[in-house]
Amino acid sequence: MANVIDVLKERGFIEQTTHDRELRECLDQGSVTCYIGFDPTAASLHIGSLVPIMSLAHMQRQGHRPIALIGGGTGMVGDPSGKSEMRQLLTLEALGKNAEGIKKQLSHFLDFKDGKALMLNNADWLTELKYIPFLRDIGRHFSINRMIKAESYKIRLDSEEGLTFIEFNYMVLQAYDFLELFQNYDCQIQMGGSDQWGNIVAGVELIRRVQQGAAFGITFPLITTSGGEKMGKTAKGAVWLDAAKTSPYDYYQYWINTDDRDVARFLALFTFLPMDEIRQIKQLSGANLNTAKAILAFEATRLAHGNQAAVEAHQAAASMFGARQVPADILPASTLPRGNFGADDASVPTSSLDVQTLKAGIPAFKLFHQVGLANSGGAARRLIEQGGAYINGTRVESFDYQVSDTDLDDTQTILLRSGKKRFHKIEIKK
RNA sequence: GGUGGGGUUCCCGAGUGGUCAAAGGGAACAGACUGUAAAUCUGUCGGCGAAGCCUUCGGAGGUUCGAAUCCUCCCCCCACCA
Repeated sequence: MANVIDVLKERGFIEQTTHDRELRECLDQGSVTCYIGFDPTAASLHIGSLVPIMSLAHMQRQGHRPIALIGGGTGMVGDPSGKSEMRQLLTLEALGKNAEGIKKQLSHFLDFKDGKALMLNNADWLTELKYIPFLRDIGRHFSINRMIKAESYKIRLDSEEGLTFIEFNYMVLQAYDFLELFQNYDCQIQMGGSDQWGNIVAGVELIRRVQQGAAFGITFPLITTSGGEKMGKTAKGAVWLDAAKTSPYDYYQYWINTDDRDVARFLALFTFLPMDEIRQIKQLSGANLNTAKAILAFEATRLAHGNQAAVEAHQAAASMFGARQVPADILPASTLPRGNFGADDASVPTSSLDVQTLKAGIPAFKLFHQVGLANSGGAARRLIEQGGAYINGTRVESFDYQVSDTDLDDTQTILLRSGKKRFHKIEIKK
């Protein structure tokens, strides 16, 4: 079996590692346990966490044992790494609730059956710590002189806001986590974003000092889009993995709007499609490249939301934007339906209107505002005045056009569209 | 605790009595061009069924015909000193 380092490296997951050679040897010798920490700052993970999640999944596929560590304890402290301001501290209850949601999502990507992957919460040991013994046993291994030179503190040390003592402790706690996992779960590798390098190295060194043990660190590059944006950030906020916060339809749409330049890179990072197929798509251009995006969107949606939801999102897209055949020779390993399938718009955002209201007629701008395609009546007026509003595919000519039951199409729905990409379906409530 | 500097519309940031719904930039949205991409050009970008009205410049009061701009008190942030 290939060394997982090669797999990860080939797919673009690795920024740097500690002890390169030893690490490889360690992984060649059999199943190794590795961990990544997840901050329970929200009840859902978002696309920004996908790189860590996928890397754990790759670990598992290569026969290693991943641990997802929920930062229930460290979440009460707040990691200052690379952050320009102090994070809001969360209560214990909020953190517990968030951990629940995260657990659910991770299980889509990792198999937790039979201890093949573990989910732990560092609150279990961190909240039990006694201050003085901790300082004496752990704190003594940390040099302030070194810590203040760490990149992770640099921004804050140089900033106007400064660094508080509680945040300064974060690195020590994270290092302690690693030691704890090393001692109790035989965990030898910690992975994380490149901003975690300092924290990870601190853990590696602590283990070497306290236990004379072999521990390693791997960091991921910060993935940005070619447009220079962070992954998963849109004007409306983060793209969540929770279907209740970001619908599978919107999730699919996020991926299909990927920049041309990012398609191959993202296929490697965010799908499990074989690399030799992914390399092929670098040759593609124009409309064919666009179909590769459909596959990226489909595969990514399938991983996060399951096959059914992915098929629906794909069909809805076909129904809204026009069905396009995906040639069989593009990324053949993908299970995306390539033949003719009924265009089905089931997963398009929908709301309902009762018959009376519709019969009476409702001004177009009000309707667009109501369903959320415009943020205010004024915005809706502007949208229409600028020719960006459509009903059933026809441009709305005046903002006070009365929408009524005569606008129902043969499926008894009205399809509203704002600009090129935003759709909303109206159904009739009888 | 002392001294000084700040808090402006989604973000950055101008504005120091009327010409301010508030310059400029970014983001965002729409149009054209396209491939649900990028780039570019154009337009829009507080709310309200137009004119006009209403709400906004950390908070509360006050001066004034008129305040983001002046005064008072309060809250918050930052720097230096302690």
